[in-house]
Amino acid sequence: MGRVKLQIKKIENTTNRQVTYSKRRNGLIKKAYELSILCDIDIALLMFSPSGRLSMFSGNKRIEDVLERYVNLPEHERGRPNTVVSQIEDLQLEVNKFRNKVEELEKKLRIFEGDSLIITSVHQAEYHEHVLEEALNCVRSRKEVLEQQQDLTSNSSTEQIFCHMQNVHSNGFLATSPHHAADWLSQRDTQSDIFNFLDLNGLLPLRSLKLDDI
Amino acid sequence: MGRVKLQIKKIENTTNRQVTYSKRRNGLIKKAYELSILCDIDIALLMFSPSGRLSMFSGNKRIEDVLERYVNLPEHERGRPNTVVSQIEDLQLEVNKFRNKVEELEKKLRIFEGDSLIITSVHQAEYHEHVLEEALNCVRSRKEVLEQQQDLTSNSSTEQIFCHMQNVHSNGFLATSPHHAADWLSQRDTQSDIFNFLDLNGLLPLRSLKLDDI
DNA sequence: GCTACTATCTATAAGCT
DNA sequence: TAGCTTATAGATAGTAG
Repeated sequence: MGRVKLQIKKIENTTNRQVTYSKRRNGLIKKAYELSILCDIDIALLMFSPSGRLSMFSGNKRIEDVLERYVNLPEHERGRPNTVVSQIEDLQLEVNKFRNKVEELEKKLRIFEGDSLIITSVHQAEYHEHVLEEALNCVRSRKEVLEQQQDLTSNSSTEQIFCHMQNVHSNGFLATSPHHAADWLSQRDTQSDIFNFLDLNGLLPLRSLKLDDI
Repeated sequence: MGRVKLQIKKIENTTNRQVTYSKRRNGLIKKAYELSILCDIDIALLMFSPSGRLSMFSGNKRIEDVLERYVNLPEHERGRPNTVVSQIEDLQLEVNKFRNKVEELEKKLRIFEGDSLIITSVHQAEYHEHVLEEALNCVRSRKEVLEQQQDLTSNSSTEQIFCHMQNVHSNGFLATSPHHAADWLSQRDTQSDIFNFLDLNGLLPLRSLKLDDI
């Protein structure tokens, strides 16, 4: 629709391409406008000019509303997977995962914080008793060490304490003695295996400490 | 461009509107196609027919890529806030919140599961000792009850146990005695207040049991 | 909802300012 | 770079199937 018939292929002359873009973009927007009024429809038109500038059109609705209507369409009506929606769904799944994790951890904590009613068998009770006794031993040993430190205020060396239940490392330990640290690491893996075994077989009422997180 | 000039206003005749939509939609898509080729640009066109069916066009890029290019534009270039992006950001924040919560709970659990090194003062140690002792008392009382139940296999009544640290209710209790349940609830609020007070003032080394969650 | 026809209206390519 | 002009290609309203 001009003086000559135009081949539909990329216009190589940059200036010409820009001019044609400008003219046809306006024509397209005009047609989109007419369609939206005549037929009373939702429409969204996005164009990026050869130089990257955005032009857009939407009818009575905001362009976001039209895009939202599009992304909320079931996949078979849209004809393609929706990356934005699936990203949101992935995040929602992650939120749910964490929500469950928090619930699980709070349930575990309840045992220690006084609610013994979730124990339903003597066997379970004995296990919890054992775990609590060990933890108590650790805390009492720790208290002794701290009391000694309090008394000997001039002593600046770092004290170490190992619990009966599991040898807990300190960062200080690792920092000052790489060699001992290696010993600890190999030992740690064995301990870790034991705990994982107990845990997987339901012998630990509470999931064993995740050593890797320390 | 037809036998008569058409007023640009909604076509009231439904059939006519549908027909016009169909024709003009094709025309619009053709023009969009030509523009995308001639000027080598990104373009996205979304239309919902009067009956709600989606038609769309995009050039060489997938329509999602064009929409993504749009939503990733800085707000001042887009001219409006981006609801999709902010929804994703909100979810990301929630994930982070939960991640922190999990970390916090795991840290608390560590105390009980043997790692006493996070205790740094005698005062703290005494508090943890006290909490563990109370929990141990609860578990031991619970064990006794369960042992009795094991012995009296013919006894079908539900046994109740209350810990020293906090009176924990059981679902059985609430189910069989609404009146006592009310007593418990009023008592529970007081307990809750005490624990919240202790917790807020740093007197509890571990966040008190969330009673509302029971 | 789609195709075909065709008179008529519209968009626009090229050229000019 | 942006508008204007104009000849012409293209789109489409009305109609029928």
